[in-house]
This record gives sequence, structure tokens and C-alpha cells, in this order.
Amino acid sequence: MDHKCVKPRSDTAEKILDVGENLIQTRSFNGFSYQDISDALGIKKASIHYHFASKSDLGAAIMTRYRQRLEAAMAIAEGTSENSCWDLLEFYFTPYFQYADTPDKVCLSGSLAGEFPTLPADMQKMVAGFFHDHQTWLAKVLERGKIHGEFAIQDSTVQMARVLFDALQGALLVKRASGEIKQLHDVVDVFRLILTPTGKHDKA
Amino acid sequence: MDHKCVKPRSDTAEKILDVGENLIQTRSFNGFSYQDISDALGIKKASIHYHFASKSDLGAAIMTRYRQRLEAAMAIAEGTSENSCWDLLEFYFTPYFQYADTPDKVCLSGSLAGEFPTLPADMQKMVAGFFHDHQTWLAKVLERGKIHGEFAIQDSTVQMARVLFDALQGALLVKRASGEIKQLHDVVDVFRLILTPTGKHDKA
DNA sequence: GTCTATACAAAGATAGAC
DNA sequence: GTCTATCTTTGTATAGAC
Repeated sequence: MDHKCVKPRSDTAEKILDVGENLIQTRSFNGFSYQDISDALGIKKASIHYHFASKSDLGAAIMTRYRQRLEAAMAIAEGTSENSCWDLLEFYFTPYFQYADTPDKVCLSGSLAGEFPTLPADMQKMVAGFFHDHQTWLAKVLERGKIHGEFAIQDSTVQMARVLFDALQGALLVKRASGEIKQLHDVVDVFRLILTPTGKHDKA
Repeated sequence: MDHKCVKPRSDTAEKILDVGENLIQTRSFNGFSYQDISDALGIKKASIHYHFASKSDLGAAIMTRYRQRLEAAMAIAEGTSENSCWDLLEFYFTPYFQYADTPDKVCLSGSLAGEFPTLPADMQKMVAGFFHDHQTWLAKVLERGKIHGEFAIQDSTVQMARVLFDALQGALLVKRASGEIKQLHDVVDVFRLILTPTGKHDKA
């Protein structure tokens, strides 16, 4: 089960990825430099190039790790039989709430979306893949919940998954500008209400 | 009625704003340079500085003009008595559809949202103001439509306006990455459905 | 693996001629 | 208003010592 599909990486490389991920989420890809990482870790810019030859490579590595981490968690949650579809949905919301609790973090892909046409080609593919995978996963959860009678969805679950995903990403971005955490909570609350069949939201 | 609250500007300045607006919508603020404008207009970088001393000034001017243009149109539409609330809503969608019809354009503020923390302070205020104004306008339309019986909204119209706005902004960003125009249409279709009281969508 | 040093290009910005 | 020329800073990236 723990088949370690992730390449082992040096401790420094991992720290660079950590800082880089954070920097993209807070400042976007074009908005940070190797100097920022250098400052954060106390190592020289040249040392970063040893681990990641180009900024493009670094960006791709950050995206890859981010996607693997989230999508592995999604796959595990989905495969855990105790989880109801409501559980899965609430589970999916957690990182959004985590980011919204910070003053300046958004989803990695959400941050990159604004500068999409300026990104290296491989990063563009990864961002598009991220969007696709998350919406597909959400659609699967909604479809299963619809069939089980957990969710009240008259029409396309694929469509609903798209709207939910768009709203979550949009809410994070708008929230960061306004500082109002309600921006995200409203999205979650509205969808909880829309998807609830009887009118009461029962998670257990 | 036509009280011209917009400062008269030279023809070149206006062209610079046009190109700059386009560049931000396609490449974001950190993703374009004075050189890009220089190339597009066939004038030298120094000439641009004559019209807009700093990039910060240019960005602020672009944002100001963009907001005024959209919000003036929204105010006029709102004040036109023939318009139903459905009309107003469909009217609000039009620029989103326009952007979605291009390969690489998103909302100006949506583009800036991804790099928000790196923006000059005055631009940050304008982006936040844009988000606030648009959501307030949408909430007003939804509230009026709710009272008139045009819209089926059980709960907070403010909340619903937020979710709709988030979803529209998110959809444009995701659409640009995937190229799938459906990303935006799904949002519009779902909200048309949700807001329709009888189940049929009657715009007249 | 990390450092110093440096190359190289691009960006924002200014001075001053025309 | 636009130009040429130039300055300054920053950013990505490489070479080579340790």
C-alpha cells in the first residue's frame, strides 16, 4: 500500500520545494525568485540551481508534488468504505479552509491560473491536469452520492462538480483580496444546502 | 446624464491603456513589461513613461478605467426600467462570455487576484473594490428579483451573489487552462436553473 | 553540496536632445 | 511627445573552487 511512488529527494531539495510551494501560493510563479528561497533557507542562489537546474524545473517539481499529495489523499479517502459521500465532500473542503485561514494563501493551481499563458509548457499541462482531476473526482463523488440518495441533484453531476470547483477556487482568490473568510464559507454553505435532499444536513 | 467624469486623455495614452489592459488580462501584471507595450504600439519604452511615470501608475489607471467602464454599464442597466432582473443577470454575463470566447483572456481583476500580495497597494485596493462592487450589484439584482418573484431564492441573496461571482471568476480561469468553453456555460446554466422558480426559464 | 564570482539579459526608470 | 542613451537593479543561470 505504501509503494512510495515518490522519488527520494535530499533534505535540502525537499525544503526548497516547501518554500517554493509556499511562495507560489502566496506570490504566484512570476512573483517569486530564487533569491526569496535563498533568503528563507539561508543558502545561496547557486545552491538552489544545484537541486533544480532551472526555475521551470523547480516549478514543475512543486506542481508534481502538490498534485500527488492532494490526489493521493483523495484516492485514499475515496477508497475508504466508511466514508459517506458527505464525508468525502467535507474532506475535500479541508485544504480550502486551511488556505483561507491564512492571510495570503490560495490553491497552488488557483494562483498559477492567473498567469497561465506565461507559464512553461509543462507547468501549463500540470495546471490543466490538476483542474481536470479535481473536477473528475468531485463529479464521481457527486454522482455516487446522487445514486445513494445522499445528494439532491436533479441534473448533471459533472456540471455541478464544475460549478462547485469554480466557486471554491474563485472564493479563495476573492477572499484573499477582501480578507473576509465568509467568502469561502458562503460557497460551502450554499452547496451544503443545495445538495441536501431533506433540508437537514446529516453528515453521519 | 453624460457628465464625463473621465479625465480627457491623449490618444496615445488611451492606446497604452488599451494594450496594457489586454496584456494584464492575458498575461497578468507581473507577466508583462513596458517592452511589450512598446512592441505593440511601435513607440519606445521611454515614451510610455512620459504618459505613465511608473508601472504602478499605469496599472492603477488601467484598473480605474476598467472598473468605471463596467460599473457605469451596470448602473445604467440597473436604472433602465424595461430591464427585468433576468435581463440584468444575463447582461452581467456578457463580458464573461466575451472573454471566454478568446483563447487567453480572463477578467482583469481575476487575473490580478492570483498575484494579489505582490501588487502595489493602490491596485490591491482597486481589486478588492472591484470584487466588492460587483458582488454588491449582483446581490441587489438577486434581492430585487427575489422580491419580484423572478428568482427562486430561499436564503440569503448576498450569499448567492457571492457564490455566483466566485463561480464566474473561477470558471474563466479554469476555462483558459482547459480551453473548454463549457466551463463557463455550466456555471451560467446551473444558476439559470437554480434561480428559475417554475422550472422554465422565462426571460421576458 | 555549498560556496564565490560572474555572465547575461531584462526590467523599470531617468536625462536630455530634438 | 517621442527619441537615444544610459543607469540601476534584479533575475536566471553557469563556472569553478572548496
